Amino acid sequence: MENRECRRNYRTRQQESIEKYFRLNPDSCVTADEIYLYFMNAGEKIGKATIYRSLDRMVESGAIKKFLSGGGEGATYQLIDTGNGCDRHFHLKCTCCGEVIHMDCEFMDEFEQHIMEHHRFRVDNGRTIIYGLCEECAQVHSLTEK
Amino acid sequence: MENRECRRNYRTRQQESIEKYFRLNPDSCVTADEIYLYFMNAGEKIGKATIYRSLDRMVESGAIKKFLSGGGEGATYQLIDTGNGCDRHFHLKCTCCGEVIHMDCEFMDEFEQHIMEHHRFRVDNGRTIIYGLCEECAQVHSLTEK
DNA sequence: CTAGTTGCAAAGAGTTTGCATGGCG
DNA sequence: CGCCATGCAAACTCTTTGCAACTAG
Repeated sequence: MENRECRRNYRTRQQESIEKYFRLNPDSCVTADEIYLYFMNAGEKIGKATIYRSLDRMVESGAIKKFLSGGGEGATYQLIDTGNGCDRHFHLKCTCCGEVIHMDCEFMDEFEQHIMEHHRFRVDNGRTIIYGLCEECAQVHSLTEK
Repeated sequence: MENRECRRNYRTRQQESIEKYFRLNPDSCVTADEIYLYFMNAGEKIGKATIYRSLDRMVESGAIKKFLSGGGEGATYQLIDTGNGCDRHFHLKCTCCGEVIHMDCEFMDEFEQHIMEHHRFRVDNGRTIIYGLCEECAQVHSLTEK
């Protein structure tokens, strides 16, 4: 955890803005592009390359988490809130409407425990997305089922 | 299971070659590019667009499964062996070495049940991939953990 | 002053699409 | 013959890289 690298990290306006964005939106899963547009709309332009590089730095430092957004559209980034974070719970994503349910539930500890013990596999909650249908879409589907 | 669509699917050389490839390599997880190169090296050229379109068709028909390859480099495709029920069980994919564990386990019924009851969400086992680290990679990681 | 950071544009990887041609049924 | 499949190249999306200019420390 100590700085084993001599590399100094400068505090720049852009870097701080991005960090601040995550602090203000602790639950949002965003793509690099969404961050780009967010600042663009806010009148603060930050180059895309800068955003990618800043996010990389933050991922490396462990401040945020990067994961594949299921559909394959682009990676999404999310704050790792060690208090009550998305690094611990699972995400259920409806393949129909796209809704994402954050599943903060004790049962998942049991789930991980089971997989660890019986399948010798350490689940990465932050990266895993469980696909399926939310209640509403499931109803519609069951009617129009082909 | 009957042909409910009027859409005729022609049997073409390319389509058959790709299907045959999966039958001969039931366990391999391959990218579209790897399939392309495979046939290229075998002296049978198949256009990349054709490969993507064929794979799409096979995914849609449920013959194969499409995975996002953890690292985000490119999707991989794998045969769904209906005998072993890959459509029913979960898949654990190691984001480090790429290994895929087929998790055929009663516990998962409980898992689905829980999610259905408590989170009102119908899990799609065939589409869901659980990412994490297999035992070996987890050990290596814990040693080099920064 | 020095080294990390930024922005732009160009390069890359992976995938999709338009369109004319080819081939199954 | 009609219609789906194929091939090629161009288009597209997301991400990375090269390089000169900039700036925090």
